[in-house]
Amino acid sequence: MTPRTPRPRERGIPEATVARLPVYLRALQGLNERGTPTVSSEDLAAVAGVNSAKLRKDLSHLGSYGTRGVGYDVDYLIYQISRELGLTQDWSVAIVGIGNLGRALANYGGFGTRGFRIAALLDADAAVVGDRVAGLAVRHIDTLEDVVRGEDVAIGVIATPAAAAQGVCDRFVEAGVTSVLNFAPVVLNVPPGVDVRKVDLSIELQILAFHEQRKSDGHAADRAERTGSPT
Amino acid sequence: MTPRTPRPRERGIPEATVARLPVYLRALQGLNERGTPTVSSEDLAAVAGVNSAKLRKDLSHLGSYGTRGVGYDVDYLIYQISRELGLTQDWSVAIVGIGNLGRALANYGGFGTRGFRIAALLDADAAVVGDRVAGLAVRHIDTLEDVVRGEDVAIGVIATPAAAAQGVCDRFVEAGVTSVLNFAPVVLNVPPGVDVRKVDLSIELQILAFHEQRKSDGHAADRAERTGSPT
DNA sequence: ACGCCCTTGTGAAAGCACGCACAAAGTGGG
DNA sequence: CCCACTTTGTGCGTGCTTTCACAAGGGCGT
Repeated sequence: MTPRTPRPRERGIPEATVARLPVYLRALQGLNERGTPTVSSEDLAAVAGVNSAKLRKDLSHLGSYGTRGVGYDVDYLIYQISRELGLTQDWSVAIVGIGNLGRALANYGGFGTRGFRIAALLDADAAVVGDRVAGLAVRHIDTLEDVVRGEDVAIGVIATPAAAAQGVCDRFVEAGVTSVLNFAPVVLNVPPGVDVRKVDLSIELQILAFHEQRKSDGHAADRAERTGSPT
Repeated sequence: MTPRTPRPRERGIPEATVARLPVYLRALQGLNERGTPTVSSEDLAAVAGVNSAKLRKDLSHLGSYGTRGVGYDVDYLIYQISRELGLTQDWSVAIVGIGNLGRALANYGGFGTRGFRIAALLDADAAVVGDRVAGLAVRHIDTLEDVVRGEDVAIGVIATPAAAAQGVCDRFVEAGVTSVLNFAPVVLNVPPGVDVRKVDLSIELQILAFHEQRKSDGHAADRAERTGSPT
């Protein structure tokens, strides 16, 4: 039985690598638009803002698509990364919560690059339902299940207030959505098999504040140590 | 080096921990609003969506603020985490790019929780300058340097089109900003000492698409293998 | 005052991720 | 045809993260 299973590229790509592939892809598309036919790991790494060894290792997880002494063919690599990320097919996306953020997302044309299609915009507010945003009419949240099933929505985007997020998420999951992108500042609870990624402005700001504080009081002031360590 | 650094709580908090502190903080504030006086690591971990051992280790980096047999005092822990994150002081934030996204950010009232103050909204488009958004008048981008110095802006938020992002970033840095939150889909280049965090919709979607693809073709169809691996 | 029970704080182990440095592999010139 | 040069792909050491498992510590009932 298959004497040698020459699995040069095992079906297990590290999560850290997956998170960087979109960055490489975008960098490559930029090079492509400028007519660059091939690129070395060194150059691509510079554009993508990573270490070249890391880039090579990341790409090696997809297979051996480079040519030693030359570099990588830009077009081919774009294709390979796109395929690996699942962008050679279109994914239907539904956005719930058409407030400021929801509108911004809907108008964020060309979702990165093709690969995604906004199937529907949903909101609970009757005053918003019917509005045309980014060429689509906003539908009532009650149609969520119909939309998900009818449009074969794979990815649900939650841009509602925090209080409504879990409820919307539950309905998405119940209707068969298995990937959720959450912009609401809450930790969503989902059953196994459902992926959730979150984008959270205040968390990012707080992380920056932490480092900023380090820089200012780094060694200078305070050390207030009112932490209760009287020693 | 120095295999035994008996410094119980060195002033070096792991980055992974820093990234989770805001989540704990939010969870604690939720408990606080519901009047919960104390919470065990087990319960808090459940609300925050993490493993309880991880939570305890994270908190241990700040000091020993728990009581064995009881748990953590919610108020006290909120205070300690806030202080560690630098939220006991207010940070001035300037937002550049008052399009759909910029408006959404500006209106995202109570940035998570206090600790941040929107010092100014800036845009390059004369048609937008002068608009009132979230109670502030949009100012022209040319005033960026004045705003940063005058309002002592510590954190710059970039919500411009990709093409303008690096230029705005350079101006921020030049004016003395050392923390940048970037929503534009480009890799920003900054000198050492400046922190950049990015929030990128399309990257998140692409990561979800990757996993989604794994689920669908996981074991079922295709195995198209047009990857050019003829065994 | 004593002892039981609960929960924290933390060694230690396992797993990942990163980056160096180099052998392998392919190109182009002579 | 051979050699020198370029760049990929990767083995390996290092450090960070996560998780387990448990001793130490503290409260509460009797």
